Amino acid sequence: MPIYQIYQFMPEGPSIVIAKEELQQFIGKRILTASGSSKIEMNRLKNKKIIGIKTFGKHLLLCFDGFTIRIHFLMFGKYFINSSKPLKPTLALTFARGKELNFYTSAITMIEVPLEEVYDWTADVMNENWSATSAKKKMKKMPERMIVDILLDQEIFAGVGNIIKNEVLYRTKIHPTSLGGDIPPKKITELCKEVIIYTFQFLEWKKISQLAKYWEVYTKKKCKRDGSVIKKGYLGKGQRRTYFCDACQVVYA
DNA sequence: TCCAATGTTTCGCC
DNA sequence: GGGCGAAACATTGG
Repeated sequence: MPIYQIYQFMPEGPSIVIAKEELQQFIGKRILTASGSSKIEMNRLKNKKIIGIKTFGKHLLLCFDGFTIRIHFLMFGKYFINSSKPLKPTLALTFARGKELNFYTSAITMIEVPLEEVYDWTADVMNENWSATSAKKKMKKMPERMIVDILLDQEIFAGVGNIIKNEVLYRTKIHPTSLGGDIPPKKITELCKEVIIYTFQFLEWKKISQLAKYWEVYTKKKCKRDGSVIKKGYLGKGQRRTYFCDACQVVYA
């Protein structure tokens, strides 16, 4: 077992699930001290025992008796287990026997109510309660939205980030400028399926540090299907970086 | 040195 | 008060 464990990652849903798995060793452990730049009430954490760790989309949830700490890694967040770095942690927790857990560049909030009141688990693409039916229902209410914005909507596809968005659209041959309401229901069903398939593949590839190796369109220059130039644009309301092939991805209109 | 990037929240303006 | 967009947060590599 390594003494130091350092984790940096791409903070889309699968990476949060990996974090949860790596942090299992802290379940049942009591916090000795809590500090950091986060505005949460640190005293509240002292002597409290972590009773569980959950995830919702891109949220990592440290559960205590009566409240939960929500950690969001934003764009550059990272966590160090039993190690630290020369930066001010957002949240630093210490435990018995010199164990520690440090979070950097994260948005941290306290949830004071039961999680079921905050989270719609049918929206979390990595949760066992994920429901494509539920996602489709939500999509129907906003047919004018571009599919790129829908996929990044955390109330519909919690956990999906920009990489997953790009890869899933390419794999299902849906052009990113298509509007949700113009895409045929069967194609939407296929898209929902592919989101789950790719997200879990992302998880496995990420675990063996081979995620980028399997990108088919994200940051690519040439379409692997027909050799066309992969275009890059900042699409949708979100204006997020999007890679696509005009030749093989169908514009539904 | 500057810019862009796997993301979200907050603030100010109309 | 809603909608919108800019700014803020902060790190790292190209």
